[in-house]
Amino acid sequence: MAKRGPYEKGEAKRSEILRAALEIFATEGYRGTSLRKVAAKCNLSLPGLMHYFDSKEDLLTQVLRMRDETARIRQQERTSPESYREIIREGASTPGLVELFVSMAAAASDTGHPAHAHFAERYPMLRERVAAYLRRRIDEGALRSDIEPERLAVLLIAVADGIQLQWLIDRSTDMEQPIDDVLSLLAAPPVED
Amino acid sequence: MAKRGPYEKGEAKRSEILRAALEIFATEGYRGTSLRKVAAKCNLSLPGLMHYFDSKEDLLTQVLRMRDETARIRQQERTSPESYREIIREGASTPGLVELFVSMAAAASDTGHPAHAHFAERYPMLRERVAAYLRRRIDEGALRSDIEPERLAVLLIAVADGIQLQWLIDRSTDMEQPIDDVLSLLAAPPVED
DNA sequence: GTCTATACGACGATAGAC
DNA sequence: GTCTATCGTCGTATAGAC
Repeated sequence: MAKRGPYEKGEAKRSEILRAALEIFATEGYRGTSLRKVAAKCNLSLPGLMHYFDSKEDLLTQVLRMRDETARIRQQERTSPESYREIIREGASTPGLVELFVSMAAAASDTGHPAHAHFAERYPMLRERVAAYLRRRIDEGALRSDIEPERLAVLLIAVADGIQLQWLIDRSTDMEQPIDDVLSLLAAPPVED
Repeated sequence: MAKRGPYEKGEAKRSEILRAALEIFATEGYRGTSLRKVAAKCNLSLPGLMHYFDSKEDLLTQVLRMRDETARIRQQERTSPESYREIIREGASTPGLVELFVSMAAAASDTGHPAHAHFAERYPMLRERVAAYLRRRIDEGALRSDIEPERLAVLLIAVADGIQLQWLIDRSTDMEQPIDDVLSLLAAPPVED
């Protein structure tokens, strides 16, 4: 079973390509990674590779999609209630992949870019997840509630994305501290009765 | 006066090129802006343009430098004490230029990239300026002081950079609200005497 | 120093044979 | 589904006119 017509082998090859591309990005960075290198790693010619994707941008978009998906699954398996760090920053701490994410986000500002739809869906979804977490903490009385969770979610995601830029330039930057700082600023003031 | 040898004309042409490049980025975006287009806009051949710059990356870096410089000067002229918005986000709200900034920051993660030095100097300088502002507000008793200004500066810059990513995808994103929110979170709690 | 002409290699993309 | 061959464009390098 699991052999439905022509999709069986093609899908396997497709994800092999995506995994190969991800590995090359992680190793050699975003710049200087050509499709020919990726193709070579899969024992394929460039057109052979392009048979599976519409364009380079399409391939990169699907690499990003795959990464997001695995990160999402991995954190669903997690049971720790204090995994907000994982919720917010996707666990991306490999320079080449952070570079990929940032570069793609910039390129996706164009509505016509294949990754635009991905980011356009991703951010509201992320926002909702973070807001849900915040709402939970507020209900527990752990966080102050004078700013709406949705607005705070935008803020927290901005912190998580933005600290990556600083980290790309200076790797000694602590990527968790700013997020912790925001959350400590959000901590409900002790009730003075 | 102001004619010291061969530099007179060359420097003029150099900044004409930078201004032309900036305008094309602003108009047509970061992607799809080739050096040949920039050269054509300056009535120059490509090699003629490259006489002034070591490489494309070098040119882009100087475009960024120029932008930062003019933004810095403009805000020094400003006297309003409440111009923290200008202090933090450099007034960049043109999609193509934000895209340029973000893409360059990503590329500059490589130590060998010409823009690396620029960002490596820029962030600590920015941090210092923001920290100075925060320290002033703390001394005035307007802000709480339980987190060091330098750490808060990292946080505020992250917010400013990060919100740009969300704005690139969704132009209706309010880029000032998250910064205002952080600052309101930082507001000194009213003294309950 | 300023600039043109020409050429090179690598890239992403496409056409068409097998 | 995968190839060879080819295309146009990119950034870059060099030679040489003025």
